[in-house]
Amino acid sequence: MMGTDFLNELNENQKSAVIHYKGPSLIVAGAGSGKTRVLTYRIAYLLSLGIPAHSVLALTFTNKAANEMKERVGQLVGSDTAGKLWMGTFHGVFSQILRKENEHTGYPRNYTIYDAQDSRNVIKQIIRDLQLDDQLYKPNDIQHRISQAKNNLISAPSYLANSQIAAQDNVTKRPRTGEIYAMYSSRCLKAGAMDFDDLLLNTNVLFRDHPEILDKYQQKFKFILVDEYQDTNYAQYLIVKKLSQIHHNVCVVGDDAQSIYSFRGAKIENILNFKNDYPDYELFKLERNYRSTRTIVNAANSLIAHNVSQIQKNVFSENQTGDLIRVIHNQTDQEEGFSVAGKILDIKHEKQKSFGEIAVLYRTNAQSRIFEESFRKRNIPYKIVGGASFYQRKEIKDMIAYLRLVINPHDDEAFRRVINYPARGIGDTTLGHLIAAGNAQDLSLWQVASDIDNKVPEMKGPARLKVQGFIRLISGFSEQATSMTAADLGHELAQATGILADLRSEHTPENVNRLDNLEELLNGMRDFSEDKSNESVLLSDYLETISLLTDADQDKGDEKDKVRLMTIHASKGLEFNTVFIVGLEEMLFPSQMNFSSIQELEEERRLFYVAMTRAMETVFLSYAETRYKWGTPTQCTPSRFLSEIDRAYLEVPDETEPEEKTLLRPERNPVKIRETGHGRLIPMSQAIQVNKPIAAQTGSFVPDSPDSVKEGLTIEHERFGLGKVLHVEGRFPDTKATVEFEQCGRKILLLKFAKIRIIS
DNA sequence: TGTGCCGTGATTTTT
DNA sequence: TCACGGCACA
Repeated sequence: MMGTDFLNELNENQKSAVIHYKGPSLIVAGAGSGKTRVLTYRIAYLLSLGIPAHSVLALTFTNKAANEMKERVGQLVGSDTAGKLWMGTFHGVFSQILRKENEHTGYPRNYTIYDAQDSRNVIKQIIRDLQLDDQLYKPNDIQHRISQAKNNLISAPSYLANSQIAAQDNVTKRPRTGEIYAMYSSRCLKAGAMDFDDLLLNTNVLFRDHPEILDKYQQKFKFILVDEYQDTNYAQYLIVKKLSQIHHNVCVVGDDAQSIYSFRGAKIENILNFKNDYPDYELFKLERNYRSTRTIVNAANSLIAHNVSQIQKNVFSENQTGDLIRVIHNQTDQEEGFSVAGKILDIKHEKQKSFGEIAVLYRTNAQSRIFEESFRKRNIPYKIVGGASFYQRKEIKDMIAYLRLVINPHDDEAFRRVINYPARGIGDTTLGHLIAAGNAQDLSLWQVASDIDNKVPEMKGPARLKVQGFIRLISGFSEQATSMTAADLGHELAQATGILADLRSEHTPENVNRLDNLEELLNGMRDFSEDKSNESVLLSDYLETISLLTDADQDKGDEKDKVRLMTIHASKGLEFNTVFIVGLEEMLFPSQMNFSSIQELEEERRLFYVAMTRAMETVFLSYAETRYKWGTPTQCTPSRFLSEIDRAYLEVPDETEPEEKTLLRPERNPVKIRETGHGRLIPMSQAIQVNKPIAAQTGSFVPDSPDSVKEGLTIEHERFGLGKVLHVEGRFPDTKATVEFEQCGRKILLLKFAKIRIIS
């Protein structure tokens, strides 16, 4: 048995969270409190007790987190042992199980995983096929609705059978959503494809319908650990609950204050209600923050205190007090770009910080541009983290579509993508014939294309020959898929399909870049095939790993010393010496989309909390008075979050004009029209568009006036659907209504923002 | 089969 | 403003 000396590296709370390994435990871990450390040590501790690695299941949300943990456990117990752990993302682990148990799922072992774009394409096509108006049936909305249904384990048949859901879809004027859902599911099944949500949904279906298989995994996983538990959705929650039913050794780690993914179906209630599911649970709180200065921790605490629903905890720091948080006031968004650039150069010189220790965090991706421009002008090296990832690029997606088709020829999305790329004379007409035949006969495109004589008799001559040539090309590779390594196959495929020739045919800078990317992909396949730790180096295994990868582009060496630009969402789990949080204006942060209910505002506030707690030493908060939105300069009010931070931790600019003394008590009403002039930098000639009340901005939805909302009425909310008003309180303009929505449950709405129509 | 123009719409997005 | 998708035309 290995030693447990490593326990000495933990504080008392961390240690007890590690060594109480039996039974259910909830570890509430504040920001920067050593959460990953506790998880890894707990796993190492389990192993030191002689518990076999293959009976430990550790689930994370990102590949990055999983890899990091794997590595750190490996350092403690050796990488051989660590390699035997079941450690990965929810999607990764259960996609493997679905492959292994494919006989019971109805899907092929080599099923494809559709990414978000694939599934949106399928939905678009269905909407077209049903001849529905895509203004009403917006593919994005439908996709989101289907996704939410799946996250809540509502399959297409139960969706169609549910009268409440039908009522909601009637309210939104989209009564055929269920039909689209059903067609979407059957098309995915026909193509042998699952989307991300299916991986979790089908795991639940598998466990529900096959108790013997559930039992097998219940027995197998004697210890289950879940990271970022506050971000689990219902489907994930239920998987964990079921799997832990026999041994009850489930340990979840999370921080309710950092739950920022409810728009993706995450249920903060999962962590808040842990005690209901596991009454005999032990609670551990990690409250000491090792990352940030006292000022930062206290300021963040004072902010998050404005949230009502949270687990009581006292996060504290024993680091230095540190500098006050500085607020930067700008006239315009352009000026914001310049002041941040200037401050970065100051910090670099005065505090001897490198660029790589500095991050700029914003609410929306669109904000990055202004910083890119100002950084370029001042020669500040920067790197945008997130955004369009490597695997989203056209040339990469094309290549991967070929790989997918070789492994699973029924993958219709891949088929459509590459049948005429590079151009081989198979145009829309030909493809249209294939699609029509496939839909009519309920066959995949591959099935009809490989038997044109019988399945598409109307297709003749050259088109027929071209399609047959394509089929031969792919099936030739399919036959070799189990005998060649992924790398060899990839290289030959890139040649034989003509992708390489196409990219080399024209020496535009764009093509050169694409060729580089393709080469990088092929190199990646080479690395994969030569990686000794892989059990198998076949193409199917390669695809499995990359289809669940997003931003695997880990920092390369030459990118170390660059300022990081990213959304706050992307910054979760990271830390930087100095953090700039920018665009702190009402309607931007908090986002105008999340204005109408207290719950949504609380999530925005948690987002701000996450942003602040990324910083070790220094935080800057910045906002602008006017900002270009959709091409027009828009008047902005400072974010309410600025005024929610305890003033004692803030340093506010003193060059303010009298009017700005009100900064920390901002006018809450964004409708306020500010007088221009006063010698401001904003030219009078520029038409300043003042934020209009939201009601006036929305198209078809005509809301009623908020003061007519009364208890007992049935109302319709633009996004939440139908609901009953339970309670109204407060005086205008802060009137709040508690509403029980049929779909979304109880919400507290701020009537001045909510888009509501009275039904009865 | 490829190009160019017009209209639209525009958060966040671990997988 | 800008980026993307759909459609019309050559």
